[in-house]
Amino acid sequence: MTGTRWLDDDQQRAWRAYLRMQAEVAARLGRQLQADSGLSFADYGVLVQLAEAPDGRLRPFALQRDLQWEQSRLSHHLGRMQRRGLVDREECPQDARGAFVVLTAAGRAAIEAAAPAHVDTVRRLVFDQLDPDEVRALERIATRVVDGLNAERRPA
Amino acid sequence: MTGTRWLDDDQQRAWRAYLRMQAEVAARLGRQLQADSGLSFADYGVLVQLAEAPDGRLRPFALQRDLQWEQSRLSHHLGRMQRRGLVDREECPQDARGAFVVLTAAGRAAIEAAAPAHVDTVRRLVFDQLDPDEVRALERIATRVVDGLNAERRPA
DNA sequence: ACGGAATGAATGATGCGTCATGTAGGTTGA
DNA sequence: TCAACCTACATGACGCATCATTCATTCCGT
Repeated sequence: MTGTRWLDDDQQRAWRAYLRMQAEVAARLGRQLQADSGLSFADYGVLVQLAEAPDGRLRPFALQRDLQWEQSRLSHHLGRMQRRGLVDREECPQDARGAFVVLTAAGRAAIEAAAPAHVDTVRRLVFDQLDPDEVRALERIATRVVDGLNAERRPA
Repeated sequence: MTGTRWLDDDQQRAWRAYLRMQAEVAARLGRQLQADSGLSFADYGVLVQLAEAPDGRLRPFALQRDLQWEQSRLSHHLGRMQRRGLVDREECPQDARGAFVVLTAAGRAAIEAAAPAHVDTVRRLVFDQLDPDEVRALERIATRVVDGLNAERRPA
């Protein structure tokens, strides 16, 4: 190979703009959630999944699959959320290795209280800035990139 | 107000796809950098800025402006990078409160060694999946969102 | 039936990010 | 000129993310 293939100008600009958007949007959303509800963005993700699940109960490995988190991250995070009373752990009769994570009443109250302001922030920061074509383009771009990652992960 | 305005279906799908792309791309890039060069993505950003600066020297507040980091994050991070020998701190004669951060020889070597594989990973994960129109759309979307944030930060 | 491999999950160490706060030095205006 | 204020930067505490490791249980081939 005769040298590194760098990004061309369009790619360079797109990448820097993306990085800035990504960092700022994440920071804003995190701060808004923390300030208004005392939840982190990570907490929010966990609570959403549990709230959507029947009985607010999920096996950790299912949660892991949905969130695409590292197993140990999830385990640590659930531990902290449990200490704060947002979730609880139960034993799993079907598989003695396993466990259940269940949403507590406080956890459900927290997500229900947090959701409106959070959604509103997402819309204000992101979707109010984009026309419908751009929204579809964003989905298309993100889907393509994610599909590319998955193709790499498990080669044909 | 009569209730929360949720996201419509297009927005919902775009948002979930974006979140997944964001998380996965960041994770992959971080792991690649760490594995191949022992640098974090944050390290990489700092080193790029310093390498582009004359004499590899910058005032911390300038670095902060470029990276859009919190001041204390930068301070902590520079401390860790200094311990690892990637950067050094010098006093600033013009302003006794201030300081300079300077790229060490090891720091310059690290960024030069890391860049090719990193850029290659960015291209492989992102730009190889997108056609030129999508690249331009990504830049446009990101720019719009960032501009929206800035407009909020300092209202007219 | 049993030994090895795979699975579900927890833990300790360590680096990262934020908040609140501290401190020294500069700037401004009455 | 000097008090009030602002700016540049550092620090301690604490929650978060990752890696490596560990452990119990289940699965599976022989």
